Amino acid sequence: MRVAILAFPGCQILDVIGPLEVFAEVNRQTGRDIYQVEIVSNVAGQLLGCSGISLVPTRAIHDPIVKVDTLLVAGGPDIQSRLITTGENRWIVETAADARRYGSICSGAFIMAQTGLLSGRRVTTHWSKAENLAQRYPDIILEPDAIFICDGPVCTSAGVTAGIDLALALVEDDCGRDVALKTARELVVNLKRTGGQSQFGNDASVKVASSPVIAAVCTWLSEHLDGDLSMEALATRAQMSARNFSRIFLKEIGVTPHDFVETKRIELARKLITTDVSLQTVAEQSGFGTIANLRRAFARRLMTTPRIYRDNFGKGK
DNA sequence: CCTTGTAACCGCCACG
DNA sequence: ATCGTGGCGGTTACAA
Repeated sequence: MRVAILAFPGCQILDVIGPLEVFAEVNRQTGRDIYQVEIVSNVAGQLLGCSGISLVPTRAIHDPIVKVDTLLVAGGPDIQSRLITTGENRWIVETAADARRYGSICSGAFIMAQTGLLSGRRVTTHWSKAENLAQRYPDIILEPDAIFICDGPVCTSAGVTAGIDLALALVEDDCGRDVALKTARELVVNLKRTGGQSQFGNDASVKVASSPVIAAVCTWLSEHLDGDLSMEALATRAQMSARNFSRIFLKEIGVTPHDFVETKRIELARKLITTDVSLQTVAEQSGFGTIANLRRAFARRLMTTPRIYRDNFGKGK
């Protein structure tokens, strides 16, 4: 099976090499020539990546089109602002039409999106660029927390090393769990990593309300996260009925009051949990009250547990 | 795991 | 009539 990774100048080399090494490792593991991996570029000669390292592509898009089983487009720091040419568009569309599956790594989704091939598909990309992608292509069903997604023939992954996770999933589809597991072990990565990519992201941006009273409530609650932040309490503080507060808040901020409160609480809990205070203290100070509630909230928001989160991001591990 | 109480949310409608 | 408001009831998700 031919696997082609399309890369542009300024791409993140790891987007290209990560999946490529996974497929190559499968060949080594099985002693068979299951995958033929290729790097395809829009330019002839060397391909200069964003880190200053160059790759030598095996093929250029102006060469005759060959049948490809899997097509993946690599991303990079500036790839999301790159407009594709009609030639590039044609190459991608024609190659994808003949491929069993196609998709992108990281911000390569911005290239794929321009071809229209992601329309109506469930898709993910680098967490820091998810909002931008969703705004520019409203017909894409963006899942900003996923490490990778396969929706029909469309396979997309989160940033950079998530391309390795995606490639391993494709290998699992093709060759079974045993081969994928062996490959993952050889590369010293987890076959399935814990948590969604939102655990790596920044804290949610605080949207400023145009209404002073709503803004004041937001500021106040952010400083009293361990207190009673029920809708009724917040409505009282805003001197509104619960019904009206709920409605105005949603219109102003874009999320429901409870959703906003939980976001702020998660934000604080994430900070506290990387220190060495007890989980009980984290739960109390962030307003979840009990460790059980904290765990449930982490499961909902970050797809992980407080314990694992602390092990991954805490100090002194 | 299941059961049960409760809070949040939202559609609907009425009021001024 | 339009707009902002708030009460009620049903549904859902969640905490105990």
